[in-house]
Amino acid sequence: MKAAPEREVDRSVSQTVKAQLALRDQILSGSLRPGERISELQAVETTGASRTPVRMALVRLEEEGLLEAIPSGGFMVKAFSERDISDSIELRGTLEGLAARFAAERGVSARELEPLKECLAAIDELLRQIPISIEAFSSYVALNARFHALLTELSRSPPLIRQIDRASALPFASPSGFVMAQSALPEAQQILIIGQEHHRVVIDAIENREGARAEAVMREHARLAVRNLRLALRNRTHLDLLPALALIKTATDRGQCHALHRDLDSGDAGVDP
Amino acid sequence: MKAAPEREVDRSVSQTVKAQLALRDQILSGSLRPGERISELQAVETTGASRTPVRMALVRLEEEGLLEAIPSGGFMVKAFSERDISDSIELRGTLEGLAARFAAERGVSARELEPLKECLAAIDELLRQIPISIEAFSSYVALNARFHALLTELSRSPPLIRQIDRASALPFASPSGFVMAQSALPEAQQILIIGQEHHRVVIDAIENREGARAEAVMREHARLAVRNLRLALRNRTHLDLLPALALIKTATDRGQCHALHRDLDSGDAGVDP
DNA sequence: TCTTGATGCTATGTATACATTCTTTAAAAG
DNA sequence: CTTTTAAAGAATGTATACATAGCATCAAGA
Repeated sequence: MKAAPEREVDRSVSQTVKAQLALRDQILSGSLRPGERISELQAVETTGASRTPVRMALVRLEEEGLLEAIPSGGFMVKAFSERDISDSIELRGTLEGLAARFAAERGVSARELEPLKECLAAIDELLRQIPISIEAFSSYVALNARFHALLTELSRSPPLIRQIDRASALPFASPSGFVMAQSALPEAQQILIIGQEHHRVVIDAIENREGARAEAVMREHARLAVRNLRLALRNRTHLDLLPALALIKTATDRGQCHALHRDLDSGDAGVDP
Repeated sequence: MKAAPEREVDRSVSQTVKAQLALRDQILSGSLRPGERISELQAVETTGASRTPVRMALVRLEEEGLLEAIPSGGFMVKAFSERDISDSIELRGTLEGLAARFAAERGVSARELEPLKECLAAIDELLRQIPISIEAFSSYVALNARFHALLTELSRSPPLIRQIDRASALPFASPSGFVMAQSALPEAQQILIIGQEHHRVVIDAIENREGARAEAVMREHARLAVRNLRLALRNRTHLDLLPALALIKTATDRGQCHALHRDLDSGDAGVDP
C-alpha cells in the first residue's frame, strides 16, 4: 500500500497545516523580516505546498496576529513594540483572571481540581533543587503551560477559552514566553518561586470561592511575565533562546525607544505612519 | 469607462469580502441552521463567487467565531447557549474595562476626549425626549457603537483594540447587540439612562486618572447588556428585530433551559456531548 | 429482518492556468 | 539633476479542473 512512510506523514497532515507551521517557523526564526511583504511564490517554494494552501495558511496567520494585511494586497510580517508585547501579556493576564474568577464563582468539584494540584506538586518538586538546572527549566515550561491550560478550562466557558487561546497564540504573550530567556539569571529562580506561589494562591482562592482574589492573583501573575520580558530584554545574553525576537521593534529601527511613555500629548503619533 | 455602475460595485469589492458578507447574512438570518454542514457548492450558487473566495470567506468566518470546523472537513454553523452569549458579553466588558483603565492610567489629552464628550452630549440630547421613539433607538445604537469604538481607541493599545474588535464581532456580544430587541419595553428607557450614566462616569474617571473606577464601571456597563439579553429572551415579542436569534440554542433543542446554574456538581456535564 | 460489506457518488482539498492590478524601472522633459 | 509618465514585469485575486476521501445507499448473507 504505502511505499514510503515519509510520504505517509506528508499526506496525513493537510498541506494547509504544513504550510502554516512552516511559515510560522520562518517568521519566528527571523527568516522573514517584519514589514517585509511575503511573496506567495517564495512561500510555495520553501513550504513545498501549492499556492492555494499557502494562501489559506497566510489568512490563518493573519487572524493569529503574526501577519498584517497590506491594503494593496498580500501580507507582511507584523512588527511589535515592547509595549505591544507587555500589553499582550497584560491582556492575557486579564483574561486568565476572568477565567479564574469564573471558576471560583461557579464552583469547581474536588475531582476537577485534582489535576491542577498534581501539576502544582510537580512544579514544587522541580523547585526543590536549587539552583535549578536547565533541564528543570525546560520541564517547568511544560508544566507551567499545562497548569495554565487546566486553569483556563476550569472556567467552563467555551468563548473565554477560545479567546485565551487566541491571546496566547502570540509566542511572547504565552504563559512561558520569556522564562527560558533568563534561565541563567539569579533573579529567575526567585521569579519561579513567586510564580509558583501565585499558582498555589489561585487554587486556594478557587477552592474557597474567592472570585476577586483568584482574579487579582492571576493578573499579578501575568505581570511577573512582564517583568521577565523586561529582564530578558535588558540582559541580552541568552536572548537567542527565545523565538520571535526578530519581531520586536528595537531602538535602532526607529528614532527613540523609551519615548513611548511620553507620547501622551503628541496627538496621533505612536501609530505607524 | 464604466458601462454599468452595478458592475462597478462588483469589482471594487473583492469576491472574498462579498462572499463573506453574503454568508454572514445567511447565517445571521437563519438561512443556514446551526449544526448544519455548509455546502461549498451551494454557497457558490448563493453568493455568486467562485469556490476559492468562498473558501477564504469560510476560513475567515471560522476565525470570527460564527463557524466551526468539522474534523472530517468543511464547516458548520456554530450554536450558542444563553450562557455562551452572556459570557461573551462579560468578556467584552472585561476587555473594555481594561481599555478604560489603560486610558485612565496612561492619561488622555483634552483634545482626545472631545469626540467622546460630543458623543455623550448627542446621546443626552436623544434621551431628553421621553418616551423614546423607534428612530431615536436606532440613532442611539449608532451613537453607542461610536462611543465604544472611541473609548477603545483611547487605550492606545493596538493588541487590545484588536482583541476587543474580535470579541465584538459576534453580533450578540457587540455593545448594542440587544438594545433594539426591547425598544418597546418600559424598562428599556431606564436601561438606556443607566447606560448613559455609565458613559458619563467612565469619561469622568478617565479624566481624573482613576483607573480602577474606569475599569469597574465598564464592566458593570457590560452587565447591563447581559440584562438586556435576559429581558429580550424573556419578552419574545420583538425578538425578530435582532439578528442571530437563530444561533441561540433554545430550550426546545435540549432538555432543560435554566438548569445551567445547577451544573456545578455534575462533573463534566455542560459540555456538548 | 438485521447487519455487514461493497460500490458509487458527492464534497472537500489541492493544483494550476488566467486576468487584473500594483509596483518598479527607465526614459524623457522641464 | 530632478521629476513625471509610461511601459513592462511580477504578484495577487479568481476560476476551474482533478484527485482523494468520506458518506450513503443498496444488496447479500446470516
